[in-house]
Amino acid sequence: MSITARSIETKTGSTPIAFPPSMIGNQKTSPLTTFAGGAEIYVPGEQAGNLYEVEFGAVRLHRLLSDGRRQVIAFYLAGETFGFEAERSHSFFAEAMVPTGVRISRQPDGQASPELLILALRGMMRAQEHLTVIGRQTAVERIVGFLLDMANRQGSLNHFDLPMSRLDIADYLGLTIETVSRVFAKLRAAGLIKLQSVRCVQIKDFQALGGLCA
Amino acid sequence: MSITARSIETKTGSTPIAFPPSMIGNQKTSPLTTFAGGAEIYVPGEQAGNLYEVEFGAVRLHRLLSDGRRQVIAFYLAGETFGFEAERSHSFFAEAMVPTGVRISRQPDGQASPELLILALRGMMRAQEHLTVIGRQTAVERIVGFLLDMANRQGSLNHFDLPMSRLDIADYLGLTIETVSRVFAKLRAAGLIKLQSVRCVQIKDFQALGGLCA
DNA sequence: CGGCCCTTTGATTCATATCAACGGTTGTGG
DNA sequence: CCACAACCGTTGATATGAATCAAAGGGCCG
Repeated sequence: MSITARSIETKTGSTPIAFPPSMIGNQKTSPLTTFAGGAEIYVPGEQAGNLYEVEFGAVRLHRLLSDGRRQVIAFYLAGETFGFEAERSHSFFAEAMVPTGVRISRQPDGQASPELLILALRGMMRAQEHLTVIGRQTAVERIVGFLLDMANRQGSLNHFDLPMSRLDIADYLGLTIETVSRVFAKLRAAGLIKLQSVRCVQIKDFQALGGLCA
Repeated sequence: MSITARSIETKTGSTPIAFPPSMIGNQKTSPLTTFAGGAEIYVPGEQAGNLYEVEFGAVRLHRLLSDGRRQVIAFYLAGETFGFEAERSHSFFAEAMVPTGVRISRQPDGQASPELLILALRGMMRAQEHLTVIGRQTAVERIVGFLLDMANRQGSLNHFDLPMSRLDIADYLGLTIETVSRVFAKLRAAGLIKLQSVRCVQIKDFQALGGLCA
Protein backbone atom coordinates (compact mmCIF):
# COMPACT_ATOMS: atom_id res chain seq x y z
CA MET A 1 0.00 0.00 0.00
CA SER A 2 1.00 3.56 -0.52
CA ILE A 3 2.24 5.45 2.47
CA THR A 4 1.40 9.11 2.63
CA ALA A 5 1.87 11.26 5.70
CA ARG A 6 -1.51 12.52 6.79
CA SER A 7 -1.13 13.27 10.45
CA ILE A 8 1.68 15.79 10.25
CA GLU A 9 1.12 19.21 11.70
CA THR A 10 0.69 21.39 8.64
CA LYS A 11 -0.52 24.71 7.48
CA THR A 12 -2.65 25.90 4.61
CA GLY A 13 -1.71 29.57 4.67
CA SER A 14 1.42 31.05 3.25
CA THR A 15 3.24 31.95 6.48
CA PRO A 16 5.72 29.19 7.22
CA ILE A 17 5.84 27.73 10.70
CA ALA A 18 9.45 27.21 11.63
CA PHE A 19 10.42 24.62 14.16
CA PRO A 20 13.75 25.31 15.88
CA PRO A 21 16.41 22.81 14.88
CA SER A 22 16.46 21.40 18.41
CA MET A 23 12.96 20.05 17.83
CA ILE A 24 14.11 18.17 14.78
CA GLY A 25 17.27 16.70 16.13
CA ASN A 26 19.68 18.02 13.53
CA GLN A 27 21.56 21.03 14.85
CA LYS A 28 23.44 21.79 11.66
CA THR A 29 20.65 22.42 9.21
CA SER A 30 18.12 25.20 8.94
CA PRO A 31 14.75 24.74 10.63
CA LEU A 32 12.09 22.57 9.06
CA THR A 33 9.00 24.26 7.68
CA THR A 34 5.95 22.19 6.84
CA PHE A 35 3.14 22.77 4.40
CA ALA A 36 -0.20 21.03 3.97
CA GLY A 37 -1.00 19.45 0.64
CA GLY A 38 -2.13 22.25 -1.68
CA ALA A 39 -0.45 25.00 0.36
CA GLU A 40 1.40 27.74 -1.51
CA ILE A 41 5.09 28.08 -0.74
CA TYR A 42 5.55 31.17 -2.87
CA VAL A 43 3.77 32.96 -5.68
CA PRO A 44 4.90 34.96 -8.73
CA GLY A 45 6.08 38.42 -7.86
CA GLU A 46 7.10 37.46 -4.35
CA GLN A 47 10.69 38.33 -3.54
CA ALA A 48 13.08 35.51 -4.37
CA GLY A 49 16.36 34.69 -2.67
CA ASN A 50 15.69 31.60 -0.59
CA LEU A 51 16.64 28.06 -1.40
CA TYR A 52 14.21 25.31 -0.47
CA GLU A 53 15.36 21.76 0.09
CA VAL A 54 12.58 19.19 0.22
CA GLU A 55 12.92 17.03 3.33
CA PHE A 56 9.77 14.99 2.69
CA GLY A 57 6.72 15.34 0.48
CA ALA A 58 6.67 16.86 -3.00
CA VAL A 59 6.43 20.30 -4.57
CA ARG A 60 5.34 21.52 -7.98
CA LEU A 61 6.41 24.67 -9.78
CA HIS A 62 3.87 26.01 -12.22
CA ARG A 63 2.78 29.01 -14.19
CA LEU A 64 -0.67 30.16 -15.26
CA LEU A 65 -1.70 31.83 -18.49
CA SER A 66 -4.29 34.56 -18.24
CA ASP A 67 -7.09 32.26 -19.38
CA GLY A 68 -6.31 29.55 -16.85
CA ARG A 69 -4.15 27.25 -18.94
CA ARG A 70 -1.46 25.93 -16.70
CA GLN A 71 2.03 24.58 -17.29
CA VAL A 72 3.75 22.64 -14.56
CA ILE A 73 7.44 23.43 -14.92
CA ALA A 74 8.92 20.89 -12.55
CA PHE A 75 8.31 18.56 -9.65
CA TYR A 76 10.65 18.43 -6.67
CA LEU A 77 10.87 15.33 -4.48
CA ALA A 78 12.66 14.59 -1.23
CA GLY A 79 16.30 15.61 -1.38
CA GLU A 80 15.84 18.05 -4.26
CA THR A 81 16.29 21.81 -4.10
CA PHE A 82 14.30 24.60 -5.74
CA GLY A 83 13.63 28.30 -5.42
CA PHE A 84 16.56 29.89 -7.27
CA GLU A 85 15.66 32.42 -9.93
CA ALA A 86 17.32 34.67 -12.46
CA GLU A 87 15.19 37.62 -11.39
CA ARG A 88 14.72 39.29 -8.02
CA SER A 89 11.21 37.98 -7.72
CA HIS A 90 9.66 34.61 -8.40
CA SER A 91 8.19 33.82 -11.79
CA PHE A 92 6.25 30.73 -10.76
CA PHE A 93 3.95 29.29 -8.17
CA ALA A 94 5.52 26.78 -5.81
CA GLU A 95 2.97 24.56 -4.07
CA ALA A 96 3.18 21.52 -1.86
CA MET A 97 1.23 18.68 -3.46
CA VAL A 98 1.12 16.54 -0.32
CA PRO A 99 2.13 17.33 3.26
CA THR A 100 5.66 18.53 2.77
CA GLY A 101 8.63 19.62 4.86
CA VAL A 102 11.28 21.94 3.45
CA ARG A 103 14.47 23.44 4.84
CA ILE A 104 14.74 27.05 3.82
CA SER A 105 18.12 28.72 3.55
CA ARG A 106 19.09 32.18 2.46
CA GLN A 107 20.61 32.19 -1.00
CA PRO A 108 24.08 33.74 -0.72
CA ASP A 109 23.29 37.22 -1.95
CA GLY A 110 24.86 37.94 -5.30
CA GLN A 111 27.39 35.29 -4.41
CA ALA A 112 28.15 32.60 -6.92
CA SER A 113 28.64 29.45 -4.91
CA PRO A 114 29.64 26.41 -6.92
CA GLU A 115 26.65 24.55 -5.48
CA LEU A 116 24.22 27.11 -6.76
CA LEU A 117 25.87 27.06 -10.17
CA ILE A 118 25.45 23.31 -10.33
CA LEU A 119 21.80 23.63 -9.36
CA ALA A 120 21.24 26.27 -12.03
CA LEU A 121 22.99 24.27 -14.73
CA ARG A 122 21.11 21.11 -13.83
CA GLY A 123 17.86 23.03 -13.72
CA MET A 124 18.58 24.40 -17.17
CA MET A 125 19.42 20.96 -18.50
CA ARG A 126 16.26 19.45 -17.05
CA ALA A 127 14.11 22.16 -18.59
CA GLN A 128 15.88 21.79 -21.94
CA GLU A 129 15.35 18.05 -21.96
CA HIS A 130 11.73 18.53 -21.03
CA LEU A 131 11.38 20.76 -24.08
CA THR A 132 12.07 17.79 -26.32
CA VAL A 133 9.52 15.71 -24.45
CA ILE A 134 6.76 18.27 -24.80
CA GLY A 135 7.74 19.49 -28.23
CA ARG A 136 8.30 16.25 -30.05
CA GLN A 137 7.03 13.20 -28.18
CA THR A 138 3.67 11.43 -28.33
CA ALA A 139 1.38 11.05 -25.34
CA VAL A 140 2.57 7.49 -24.69
CA GLU A 141 6.22 8.48 -24.91
CA ARG A 142 5.70 11.37 -22.53
CA ILE A 143 3.97 9.30 -19.90
CA VAL A 144 6.34 6.35 -20.10
CA GLY A 145 9.27 8.74 -19.82
CA PHE A 146 7.61 10.41 -16.88
CA LEU A 147 7.03 7.12 -15.06
CA LEU A 148 10.60 5.98 -15.60
CA ASP A 149 11.88 9.34 -14.39
CA MET A 150 9.76 9.11 -11.27
CA ALA A 151 10.97 5.57 -10.64
CA ASN A 152 14.58 6.72 -10.97
CA ARG A 153 14.15 9.67 -8.70
CA GLN A 154 12.58 7.54 -6.02
CA GLY A 155 15.49 5.12 -6.05
CA SER A 156 14.62 2.95 -9.03
CA LEU A 157 12.06 1.00 -7.06
CA ASN A 158 9.61 -0.81 -9.29
CA HIS A 159 6.90 0.30 -6.92
CA PHE A 160 6.31 3.92 -5.94
CA ASP A 161 3.78 6.60 -5.05
CA LEU A 162 2.86 9.44 -7.35
CA PRO A 163 2.57 12.47 -5.10
CA MET A 164 0.72 14.40 -7.81
CA SER A 165 -2.77 14.24 -9.29
CA ARG A 166 -3.59 13.30 -12.86
CA LEU A 167 -4.15 16.97 -13.56
CA ASP A 168 -0.65 17.79 -12.34
CA ILE A 169 0.80 15.11 -14.60
CA ALA A 170 -1.25 16.37 -17.54
CA ASP A 171 -0.14 19.96 -17.01
CA TYR A 172 3.47 18.83 -16.66
CA LEU A 173 3.41 16.84 -19.89
CA GLY A 174 1.31 19.24 -21.94
CA LEU A 175 -1.64 16.84 -22.14
CA THR A 176 -5.16 16.64 -20.71
CA ILE A 177 -6.26 14.66 -17.70
CA GLU A 178 -8.30 12.36 -19.94
CA THR A 179 -5.36 11.53 -22.16
CA VAL A 180 -3.21 10.77 -19.12
CA SER A 181 -5.89 8.48 -17.78
CA ARG A 182 -6.29 6.68 -21.08
CA VAL A 183 -2.57 6.09 -21.49
CA PHE A 184 -2.33 4.71 -17.96
CA ALA A 185 -5.19 2.37 -18.83
CA LYS A 186 -3.44 1.29 -22.00
CA LEU A 187 -0.15 0.57 -20.22
CA ARG A 188 -2.02 -1.39 -17.58
CA ALA A 189 -3.95 -3.36 -20.20
CA ALA A 190 -0.63 -4.19 -21.88
CA GLY A 191 0.69 -5.53 -18.58
CA LEU A 192 3.52 -2.99 -18.42
CA ILE A 193 2.40 -1.35 -15.21
CA LYS A 194 0.03 -2.15 -12.39
CA LEU A 195 -1.92 0.44 -10.46
CA GLN A 196 -2.05 -0.77 -6.89
CA SER A 197 -4.09 2.32 -6.22
CA VAL A 198 -4.69 5.49 -8.19
CA ARG A 199 -1.54 7.04 -6.79
CA CYS A 200 0.64 3.95 -6.51
CA VAL A 201 2.33 2.56 -9.60
CA GLN A 202 4.14 -0.72 -9.97
CA ILE A 203 6.40 -1.11 -12.97
CA LYS A 204 5.98 -4.62 -14.35
CA ASP A 205 8.26 -4.42 -17.36
CA PHE A 206 11.04 -1.84 -17.33
CA GLN A 207 12.48 -3.07 -20.59
CA ALA A 208 9.26 -2.88 -22.57
CA LEU A 209 8.59 0.57 -21.13
CA GLY A 210 12.09 1.64 -22.08
CA GLY A 211 11.34 0.53 -25.61
CA LEU A 212 8.39 2.90 -25.74
CA CYS A 213 10.56 5.94 -25.07
CA ALA A 214 11.90 8.02 -27.90
CA MET B 1 16.34 44.42 -48.08
CA SER B 2 17.84 41.83 -45.84
CA ILE B 3 21.55 41.93 -45.33
CA THR B 4 23.25 38.61 -44.88
CA ALA B 5 26.99 38.14 -44.96
CA ARG B 6 27.88 35.76 -47.73
CA SER B 7 31.43 36.56 -48.60
CA ILE B 8 33.09 35.99 -45.24
CA GLU B 9 35.89 33.48 -45.02
CA THR B 10 34.26 30.50 -43.37
CA LYS B 11 34.65 26.84 -42.72
CA THR B 12 32.35 23.86 -42.95
CA GLY B 13 34.36 21.42 -40.88
CA SER B 14 34.47 21.28 -37.11
CA THR B 15 37.99 22.57 -36.50
CA PRO B 16 37.76 26.26 -35.73
CA ILE B 17 40.11 28.63 -37.49
CA ALA B 18 41.35 31.17 -35.01
CA PHE B 19 42.47 34.57 -36.18
CA PRO B 20 44.93 36.25 -33.84
CA PRO B 21 43.40 39.25 -32.07
CA SER B 22 45.68 41.60 -33.99
CA MET B 23 43.82 40.69 -37.16
CA ILE B 24 40.55 41.76 -35.64
CA GLY B 25 41.62 44.95 -34.02
CA ASN B 26 40.48 44.23 -30.49
CA GLN B 27 43.43 43.22 -28.34
CA LYS B 28 41.42 42.44 -25.24
CA THR B 29 39.06 39.74 -26.42
CA SER B 30 39.63 36.18 -27.47
CA PRO B 31 40.20 35.46 -31.16
CA LEU B 32 37.28 35.37 -33.54
CA THR B 33 36.32 32.04 -35.04
CA THR B 34 34.02 31.92 -38.02
CA PHE B 35 31.69 29.24 -39.27
CA ALA B 36 29.82 28.85 -42.53
CA GLY B 37 26.06 28.60 -42.48
CA GLY B 38 25.20 25.01 -41.54
CA ALA B 39 28.60 24.32 -39.96
CA GLU B 40 28.71 22.39 -36.71
CA ILE B 41 30.24 24.18 -33.74
CA TYR B 42 30.01 21.21 -31.44
CA VAL B 43 28.13 17.91 -31.25
CA PRO B 44 26.72 15.81 -28.41
CA GLY B 45 29.39 13.91 -26.52
CA GLU B 46 32.10 16.39 -27.37
CA GLN B 47 33.92 17.73 -24.35
CA ALA B 48 32.31 20.85 -22.95
CA GLY B 49 34.01 23.69 -21.13
CA ASN B 50 34.15 26.56 -23.58
CA LEU B 51 31.93 29.60 -23.68
CA TYR B 52 30.92 30.94 -27.07
CA GLU B 53 29.88 34.54 -27.56
CA VAL B 54 28.21 35.30 -30.86
CA GLU B 55 29.86 38.25 -32.55
CA PHE B 56 27.73 38.15 -35.68
CA GLY B 57 25.42 35.63 -37.27
CA ALA B 58 23.19 33.17 -35.45
CA VAL B 59 23.47 29.75 -33.83
CA ARG B 60 20.95 27.07 -32.99
CA LEU B 61 21.15 24.44 -30.28
CA HIS B 62 19.22 21.30 -31.03
CA ARG B 63 18.79 17.68 -30.14
CA LEU B 64 17.77 14.71 -32.24
CA LEU B 65 15.61 11.75 -31.28
CA SER B 66 16.64 8.38 -32.64
CA ASP B 67 14.00 8.48 -35.38
CA GLY B 68 15.01 11.90 -36.63
CA ARG B 69 12.52 14.07 -34.80
CA ARG B 70 14.32 17.23 -33.84
CA GLN B 71 13.84 19.80 -31.11
CA VAL B 72 15.56 23.13 -31.38
CA ILE B 73 16.35 24.16 -27.81
CA ALA B 74 17.44 27.73 -28.37
CA PHE B 75 18.66 30.32 -30.84
CA TYR B 76 21.59 32.60 -30.08
CA LEU B 77 22.00 35.94 -31.82
CA ALA B 78 24.76 38.53 -31.83
CA GLY B 79 25.83 39.43 -28.31
CA GLU B 80 24.47 36.26 -26.72
CA THR B 81 26.53 33.51 -25.09
CA PHE B 82 26.09 29.74 -25.16
CA GLY B 83 28.02 26.55 -24.59
CA PHE B 84 27.79 26.06 -20.81
CA GLU B 85 26.57 22.67 -19.66
CA ALA B 86 25.82 20.81 -16.47
CA GLU B 87 27.77 17.77 -17.67
CA ARG B 88 31.35 17.38 -18.81
CA SER B 89 30.28 16.81 -22.37
CA HIS B 90 27.78 18.53 -24.60
CA SER B 91 24.20 17.28 -24.80
CA PHE B 92 23.22 19.15 -27.92
CA PHE B 93 24.28 20.10 -31.40
CA ALA B 94 25.37 23.69 -31.85
CA GLU B 95 25.28 24.83 -35.47
CA ALA B 96 25.73 28.12 -37.23
CA MET B 97 22.61 28.90 -39.26
CA VAL B 98 24.24 31.63 -41.32
CA PRO B 99 27.86 32.71 -41.57
CA THR B 100 28.71 33.33 -37.96
CA GLY B 101 31.59 34.63 -35.88
CA VAL B 102 32.04 33.57 -32.27
CA ARG B 103 34.56 34.39 -29.57
CA ILE B 104 35.51 31.27 -27.69
CA SER B 105 36.77 31.48 -24.16
CA ARG B 106 37.74 28.79 -21.73
CA GLN B 107 35.10 28.37 -19.03
CA PRO B 108 36.80 28.88 -15.67
CA ASP B 109 37.29 25.25 -14.69
CA GLY B 110 35.09 24.29 -11.78
CA GLN B 111 35.02 27.96 -10.88
CA ALA B 112 31.70 29.60 -10.18
CA SER B 113 31.96 33.06 -11.63
CA PRO B 114 28.97 35.33 -11.05
CA GLU B 115 28.71 35.87 -14.80
CA LEU B 116 28.39 32.18 -15.49
CA LEU B 117 25.78 31.84 -12.76
CA ILE B 118 23.73 34.60 -14.34
CA LEU B 119 24.00 32.91 -17.72
CA ALA B 120 22.89 29.60 -16.25
CA LEU B 121 19.95 31.11 -14.38
CA ARG B 122 18.83 33.05 -17.42
CA GLY B 123 19.20 29.97 -19.58
CA MET B 124 17.08 28.03 -17.14
CA MET B 125 14.44 30.73 -17.09
CA ARG B 126 14.31 30.90 -20.87
CA ALA B 127 13.89 27.16 -21.15
CA GLN B 128 11.21 27.15 -18.48
CA GLU B 129 9.28 29.88 -20.20
CA HIS B 130 9.59 28.07 -23.48
CA LEU B 131 8.00 25.04 -21.82
CA THR B 132 4.79 26.99 -21.38
CA VAL B 133 4.87 28.06 -24.99
CA ILE B 134 5.28 24.54 -26.31
CA GLY B 135 3.13 22.85 -23.72
CA ARG B 136 0.10 25.11 -23.67
CA GLN B 137 -0.01 27.58 -26.54
CA THR B 138 -1.62 27.33 -29.96
CA ALA B 139 0.29 27.54 -33.21
CA VAL B 140 -0.65 31.21 -33.68
CA GLU B 141 0.35 32.12 -30.12
CA ARG B 142 3.69 30.37 -30.51
CA ILE B 143 4.57 32.11 -33.74
CA VAL B 144 3.43 35.54 -32.67
CA GLY B 145 5.40 35.16 -29.44
CA PHE B 146 8.40 34.04 -31.44
CA LEU B 147 8.24 37.01 -33.80
CA LEU B 148 7.92 39.49 -30.95
CA ASP B 149 10.83 37.83 -29.16
CA MET B 150 12.97 38.05 -32.28
CA ALA B 151 12.02 41.69 -32.71
CA ASN B 152 13.01 42.42 -29.11
CA ARG B 153 16.30 40.64 -29.35
CA GLN B 154 17.24 42.50 -32.49
CA GLY B 155 16.62 45.86 -30.85
CA SER B 156 12.85 46.16 -31.15
CA LEU B 157 13.07 47.11 -34.77
CA ASN B 158 9.83 46.60 -36.63
CA HIS B 159 11.85 45.21 -39.47
CA PHE B 160 14.32 42.37 -39.09
CA ASP B 161 15.88 39.30 -40.63
CA LEU B 162 15.13 35.78 -39.54
CA PRO B 163 18.47 33.96 -39.63
CA MET B 164 16.73 30.58 -39.47
CA SER B 165 14.72 28.51 -41.93
CA ARG B 166 11.04 27.65 -41.56
CA LEU B 167 12.13 24.19 -40.48
CA ASP B 168 14.23 25.65 -37.67
CA ILE B 169 11.29 27.73 -36.50
CA ALA B 170 9.00 24.70 -36.65
CA ASP B 171 11.41 22.56 -34.67
CA TYR B 172 11.87 25.33 -32.13
CA LEU B 173 8.15 25.78 -31.60
CA GLY B 174 7.14 22.12 -31.74
CA LEU B 175 5.25 22.54 -35.03
CA THR B 176 5.69 21.50 -38.65
CA ILE B 177 7.06 23.57 -41.45
CA GLU B 178 3.63 23.65 -43.13
CA THR B 179 1.92 24.97 -40.03
CA VAL B 180 4.55 27.68 -39.65
CA SER B 181 4.06 28.69 -43.27
CA ARG B 182 0.28 28.79 -42.92
CA VAL B 183 0.39 30.93 -39.78
CA PHE B 184 2.76 33.36 -41.46
CA ALA B 185 0.33 33.55 -44.36
CA LYS B 186 -2.56 34.17 -42.00
CA LEU B 187 -0.75 36.97 -40.16
CA ARG B 188 0.18 38.53 -43.46
CA ALA B 189 -3.39 38.28 -44.75
CA ALA B 190 -4.57 39.98 -41.55
CA GLY B 191 -2.13 42.83 -42.19
CA LEU B 192 -0.22 42.24 -38.96
CA ILE B 193 3.09 41.49 -40.62
CA LYS B 194 4.64 41.94 -44.01
CA LEU B 195 7.16 39.58 -45.53
CA GLN B 196 9.61 41.70 -47.47
CA SER B 197 11.27 38.45 -48.38
CA VAL B 198 11.01 34.94 -47.01
CA ARG B 199 13.58 35.75 -44.35
CA CYS B 200 12.73 39.36 -43.67
CA VAL B 201 9.76 40.27 -41.52
CA GLN B 202 8.20 43.65 -40.99
CA ILE B 203 5.89 44.03 -38.01
CA LYS B 204 2.93 46.15 -39.05
CA ASP B 205 0.89 46.08 -35.85
CA PHE B 206 2.71 45.36 -32.60
CA GLN B 207 -0.37 45.93 -30.52
CA ALA B 208 -2.59 43.53 -32.41
CA LEU B 209 0.17 40.94 -32.35
CA GLY B 210 0.57 41.41 -28.61
CA GLY B 211 -3.12 40.74 -28.26
CA LEU B 212 -2.66 37.36 -29.91
CA CYS B 213 -0.17 36.20 -27.26
CA ALA B 214 -1.33 34.24 -24.27
C1' DC C 1 19.03 28.47 -68.72
C1' DG C 2 18.27 24.58 -65.75
C1' DG C 3 18.19 22.28 -61.40
C1' DC C 4 17.82 22.21 -56.61
C1' DC C 5 16.12 23.56 -52.37
C1' DC C 6 13.02 25.92 -49.61
C1' DT C 7 8.48 27.58 -49.15
C1' DT C 8 3.70 27.81 -50.01
C1' DT C 9 -0.82 26.00 -50.69
C1' DG C 10 -4.38 22.40 -50.88
C1' DA C 11 -6.68 17.87 -49.47
C1' DT C 12 -7.04 14.54 -46.17
C1' DT C 13 -5.97 12.06 -41.88
C1' DC C 14 -5.07 11.49 -37.15
C1' DA C 15 -3.84 12.18 -32.35
C1' DT C 16 -5.43 14.46 -28.85
C1' DA C 17 -8.82 17.78 -26.99
C1' DT C 18 -13.33 18.54 -25.75
C1' DC C 19 -17.83 17.34 -24.18
C1' DA C 20 -20.46 14.20 -21.41
C1' DA C 21 -21.59 10.80 -18.08
C1' DC C 22 -20.49 7.46 -14.79
C1' DG C 23 -17.70 5.23 -10.85
C1' DG C 24 -14.97 5.05 -6.67
C1' DT C 25 -13.02 6.88 -2.64
C1' DT C 26 -12.88 9.89 1.24
C1' DG C 27 -14.60 12.44 4.64
C1' DT C 28 -18.52 14.30 7.22
C1' DG C 29 -22.49 14.80 9.74
C1' DG C 30 -26.80 13.01 11.22
C1' DC D 1 -22.67 3.26 11.64
C1' DC D 2 -24.66 4.63 7.64
C1' DA D 3 -25.93 8.07 4.03
C1' DC D 4 -24.65 11.66 1.39
C1' DA D 5 -21.78 14.94 -0.92
C1' DA D 6 -17.68 16.36 -3.06
C1' DC D 7 -13.83 15.33 -5.52
C1' DC D 8 -10.98 12.85 -8.52
C1' DG D 9 -10.46 9.56 -11.96
C1' DT D 10 -12.19 6.68 -15.70
C1' DT D 11 -14.50 5.77 -19.90
C1' DG D 12 -17.11 6.85 -24.11
C1' DA D 13 -18.57 9.83 -28.16
C1' DT D 14 -17.51 13.56 -30.94
C1' DA D 15 -14.86 17.60 -32.60
C1' DT D 16 -10.84 19.90 -34.07
C1' DG D 17 -6.16 21.77 -34.64
C1' DA D 18 -2.26 20.45 -36.45
C1' DA D 19 0.15 16.68 -38.95
C1' DT D 20 0.69 14.28 -43.02
C1' DC D 21 0.48 13.60 -47.86
C1' DA D 22 0.81 15.78 -52.23
C1' DA D 23 1.93 19.07 -55.65
C1' DA D 24 2.91 23.44 -57.34
C1' DG D 25 5.56 27.86 -57.03
C1' DG D 26 9.69 30.98 -56.27
C1' DG D 27 14.65 32.20 -55.55
C1' DC D 28 19.46 31.20 -55.94
C1' DC D 29 23.50 29.13 -57.83
C1' DG D 30 26.14 26.82 -61.09
